[in-house]
Amino acid sequence: MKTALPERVRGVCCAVPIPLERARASRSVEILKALADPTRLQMVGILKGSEAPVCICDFTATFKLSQPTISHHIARLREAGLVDVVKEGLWAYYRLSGRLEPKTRALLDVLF
Amino acid sequence: MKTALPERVRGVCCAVPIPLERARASRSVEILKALADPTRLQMVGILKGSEAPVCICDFTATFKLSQPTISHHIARLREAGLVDVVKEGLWAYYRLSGRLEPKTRALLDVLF
DNA sequence: CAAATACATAGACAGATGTCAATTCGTCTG
DNA sequence: CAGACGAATTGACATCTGTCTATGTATTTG
Repeated sequence: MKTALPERVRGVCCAVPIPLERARASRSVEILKALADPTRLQMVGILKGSEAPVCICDFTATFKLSQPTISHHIARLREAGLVDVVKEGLWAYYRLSGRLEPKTRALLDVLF
Repeated sequence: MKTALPERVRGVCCAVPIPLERARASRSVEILKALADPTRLQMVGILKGSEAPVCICDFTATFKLSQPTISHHIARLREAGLVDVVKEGLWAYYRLSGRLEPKTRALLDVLF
């Protein structure tokens, strides 16, 4: 089928309305950036699929990465508001944040 | 309410199964990276909301960025397989790819 | 054909990102 | 308290990213 291309006049370009309000776009980008890494994406998937909070040390055992790198990735997820931490003695347990925006939950439902 | 934390034994950590197959995770990250920029996210939103293909020159008029930067962003979307280009004379028209995976469509439905 | 127009490419550069080794900080336990 | 252990922080480094200016490539039109 032929695509209907709009008529154009040389030298005349028109700004189009942007669909997302600035703050909303900003928040979306924050979340997308946090998820846009293989390790962090899998981490979030693990947390989404896990009833109980997951210990950081199990993440360290899961991925072929150094402990500081795991710690760094988890920190990024925390900064984006995607996960909560519960510290108990030596251990730090993480879980999906309980205050995820519905849109964010929907996003995770699509991804996993 | 009290969170039920798993029992732990010192020195014993367990790898957990990762939820996404490597190839699938890889593709998801590719898409997330492509969307994880305010300009590109708005571009995709515009294309999603537009019946007819959109001319690059209108994007150049829409965002406060140089023409090569717009070109660069659109190229990133193209490399991620999110958009198709139709060239007609001087102009280049872009639209959402016609072969988006259903999951990708669902992702965009959540975002916009 | 020459000038103008739309777009892409190349090169440069500052800042962000992913990774690691080394260190520090807290907490438990002998 | 001293050592061991889990986790976070720091500093370093290579790579990636977003942006720009300058240049190149097609295409249209006078």
